[in-house]
Amino acid sequence: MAVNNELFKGTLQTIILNLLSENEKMYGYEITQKVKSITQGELMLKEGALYPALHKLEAEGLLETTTEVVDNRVRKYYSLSKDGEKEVVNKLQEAKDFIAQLQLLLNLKPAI
Amino acid sequence: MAVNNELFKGTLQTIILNLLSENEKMYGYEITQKVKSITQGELMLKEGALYPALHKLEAEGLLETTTEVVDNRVRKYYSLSKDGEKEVVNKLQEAKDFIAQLQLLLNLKPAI
DNA sequence: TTTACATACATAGGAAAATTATGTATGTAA
DNA sequence: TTACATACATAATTTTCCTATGTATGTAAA
Repeated sequence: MAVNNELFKGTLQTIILNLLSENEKMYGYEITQKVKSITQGELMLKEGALYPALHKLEAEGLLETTTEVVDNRVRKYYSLSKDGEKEVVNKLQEAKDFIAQLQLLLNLKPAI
Repeated sequence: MAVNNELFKGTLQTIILNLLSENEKMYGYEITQKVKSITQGELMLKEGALYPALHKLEAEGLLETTTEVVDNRVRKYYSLSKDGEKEVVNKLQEAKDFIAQLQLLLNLKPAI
């Protein structure tokens, strides 16, 4: 019963930034599990998509990292930088506009 | 004030099919103008995206075409095939699910 | 004990979709 | 005659994501 992942193209950065705006710090695997639980298993965030996206956001200065070792396993924690905190506001507004426009285009405006 | 087109990736087929489910028949340029007017100029559908998408949907048997000459210009009208009529229902449901999941992931659930 | 699965990171190769740029052609308004 | 609108189309490139693969540890089941 998974959703059509095709439609989520372009939304990954916004999803990551928003999760980090709510959670102080998160590591990659944790993000995949969070997305899975929020969508009740419908959206499976793939590692091949997540890690490159995290690296890109870090390279752009939107994310900062710290590394911890837990149970002999390395965890790389990501958190929003100052710039990241600003950008997440923009991204969320863009997402709101996008949803509104898409609902207009598809006649999906929820009944008042 | 255009929206971030990045987010619309993956939604083009659904938008086209839905417009054709509401309009009997439309030609390419008309679709670009319709999208522009519905979104009040925020989403500009590019020809380089639209025409390949139309050709693909036709190749998949979801669209049928007829050609007319108006004012010495050729117009290629597209309309939904039987399969297209079925597929638009699926695509719209997928879009609804997508929006619901995205709102969940971004905490954008409209207040009740 | 060894197999499978979960945790945790990462990257290479390829596919799909869109953008940019370009091309053809006609009609109209400045 | 220049610019813009109408109307189609495609080639080259970019972006984004998925699939597949790789490394490594811990735990539960068979």
